[in-house]
Amino acid sequence: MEEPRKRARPGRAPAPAGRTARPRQAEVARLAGVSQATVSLVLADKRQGPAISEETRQKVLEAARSLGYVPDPAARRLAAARNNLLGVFSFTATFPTDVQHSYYPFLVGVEREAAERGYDLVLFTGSSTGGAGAAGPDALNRVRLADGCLFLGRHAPAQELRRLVADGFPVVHLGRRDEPEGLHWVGADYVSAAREVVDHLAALGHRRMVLIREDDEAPASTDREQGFLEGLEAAGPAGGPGGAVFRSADPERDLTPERLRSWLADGVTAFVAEETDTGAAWRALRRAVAEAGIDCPREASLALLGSPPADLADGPEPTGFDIPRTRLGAAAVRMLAALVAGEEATEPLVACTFRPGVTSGPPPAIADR
Amino acid sequence: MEEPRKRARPGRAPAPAGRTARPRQAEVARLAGVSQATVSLVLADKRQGPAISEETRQKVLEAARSLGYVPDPAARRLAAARNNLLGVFSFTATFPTDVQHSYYPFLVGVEREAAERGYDLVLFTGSSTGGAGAAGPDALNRVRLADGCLFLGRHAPAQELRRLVADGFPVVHLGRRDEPEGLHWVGADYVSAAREVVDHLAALGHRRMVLIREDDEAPASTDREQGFLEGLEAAGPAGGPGGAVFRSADPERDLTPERLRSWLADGVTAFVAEETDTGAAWRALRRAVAEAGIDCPREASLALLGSPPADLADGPEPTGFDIPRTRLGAAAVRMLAALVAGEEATEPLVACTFRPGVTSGPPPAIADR
DNA sequence: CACATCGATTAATGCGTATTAGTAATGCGC
DNA sequence: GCGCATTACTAATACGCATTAATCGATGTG
Repeated sequence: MEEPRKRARPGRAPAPAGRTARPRQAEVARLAGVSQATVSLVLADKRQGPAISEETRQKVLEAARSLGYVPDPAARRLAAARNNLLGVFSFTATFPTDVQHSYYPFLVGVEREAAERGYDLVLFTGSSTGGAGAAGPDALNRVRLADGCLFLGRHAPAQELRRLVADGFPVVHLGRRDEPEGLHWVGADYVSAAREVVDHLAALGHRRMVLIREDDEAPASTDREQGFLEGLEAAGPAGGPGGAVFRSADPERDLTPERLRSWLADGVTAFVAEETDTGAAWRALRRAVAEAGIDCPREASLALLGSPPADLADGPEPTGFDIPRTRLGAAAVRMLAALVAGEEATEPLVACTFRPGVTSGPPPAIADR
Repeated sequence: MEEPRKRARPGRAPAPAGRTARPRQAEVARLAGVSQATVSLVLADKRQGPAISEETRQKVLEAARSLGYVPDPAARRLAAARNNLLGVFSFTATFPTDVQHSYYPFLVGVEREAAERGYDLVLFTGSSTGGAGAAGPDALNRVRLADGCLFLGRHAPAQELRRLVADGFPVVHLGRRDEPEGLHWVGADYVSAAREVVDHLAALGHRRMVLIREDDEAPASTDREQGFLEGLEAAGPAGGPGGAVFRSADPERDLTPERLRSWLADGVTAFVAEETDTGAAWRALRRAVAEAGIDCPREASLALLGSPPADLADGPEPTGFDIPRTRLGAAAVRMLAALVAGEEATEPLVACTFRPGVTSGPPPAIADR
């Protein structure tokens, strides 16, 4: 039996040996007179695992310091089978030229929470117009380089998402979303927030109110309606049906001053608008109130289930709530971190912040008394 | 001679095997019926090196696609190749709560240019308040995971930067910086921009002007002064020294209305203020002009070498220039990409955008003529 | 027909670190 | 003085990918 001849070694070409390379654990080990494994153990500083004598520890630390050793993050992550990277994917540019439309408030929370947990962030842009990282159907696959990925915006294609989820890749969608079965998400608790607003109005004395909403089946809409109705019910009956929901595909056309007056005549004292992308409901409500010549906090109270659109931001601060975008970002990272760690998903709902505002007050019947 | 008994294998503990792990090249190889090496070759898609038959290539690509294979960045990097990842490091939060102080305008350009070139972005946050990714002296070192890294803000510690640069790691600093020898940077061309402003004033007929600046040795300040002086010289002599530089550690205190009047009496017709973090020079100038009762475009022209501070943004638009932050971000990525590719650094200076504004006009001597 | 050529593919590395089985040395109890 | 536990380390992996020498076939060549 012949010993197989030692083959020439393939593999890496020798390093150009030009610069002084960074020291490796092996060099630290040589200097300290121990093995590379020992160096690794000392520098890892774990509680568990083999014990290390104080003397050896000091020798190693001293050697590492004198050589200026710094661990190679790539090797470290390779060996640990983790990247400590969380992906952030937005189908549109993460940084659009127009700051208004950006995910900025979310990113504030995302960054903070990720840093807190020792994760770095990889930004993926689905909209990359071309370039090497082409936006083919496997664009979403690139995110697998992270340990898990956060999705912003409604535009992530369900098909690709489904695949990621099916493969057990940790995915969290920022914003409630039921589309791909089993997709994890975090979102604002619109039910509670809407209800809180109604509670506030009820506490002021309002008993009959109308919700103005667009014709939309998005959870963000139906949740608000549910909270509205719950709040009304809790306020208790006070002469007939407490409230109504006015639903229109085009509130700016359908919500006329006449209709408002008719509601007032029916004993309605407060109007609540949902917030949408366009802000149509609130804008329609404001305009109708103005055209009908209704004095806002005095003759009728108004509330907005969300924040006013940019063009109405300068007006009187509406009673309502703010969406806690920064906290949502943080919550999404928390959940994602949990999934990456193989734990259960954390609480998906984040509470909104109630905003008293100046568009609500006691109903006229009480105020005039 | 006894064959040494085969030892049990140490090394890694078996994976928890719960989720479907990310596919490796080995799995792609198995599915395609080839070796891992072949997969690597196909996916590398190099011109040189062993040839691969078209048939095999297709098999491999198909297998890779169907498994959703994505290379592990850490492994890639460790094997001395590249990642297609560019790092972005900011010592303070990249997304501060206060949008005003954010790097947003830069990031717009960074993201766009990176996407264009097929790079993804990794955000390294140096400011982790003390989480797992603690901000030890090696916090900066994490960036080595990427192929190169962009640094934002003046706070990156020179010591650590020096190390990266010395090790030949591609680094680009956004904003001119000479501190660690050999550091690459991109910055706005303040010399040309300042000169352009002076040229504009000179073209209107101004011959004597004063530059108001703070007592600062930063390149951003001295460059502006240089451009100012160059512009004056080019405008040619027109009765004695064309201009002066007024330098003060506290312009708001030292720039009095009396001094302004004295300059006017000396034939000075235009005042130029540098832009700084605080905006002190411009603010002082505006106030002194107002207090002296000088009619701005008529009796004296004003110019600002930069953009007005936020609190003066609503005032009349000053003649001057804008710092092209978005283009700076893009230029930084271009340079970084060049360095990563082993090429020479690209042009570090980016031209500013001249802003005509409404605070300058012909000098009174001409206007009254 | 033996042999050099060329093309396609694979085996066998290396990168730098983390992990763990194994080993040598020492202490302890009876 | 022998077994056994403990302590302090080290040897030998594995991680996933890129690289390159070697190999195996299929063609030409002399």
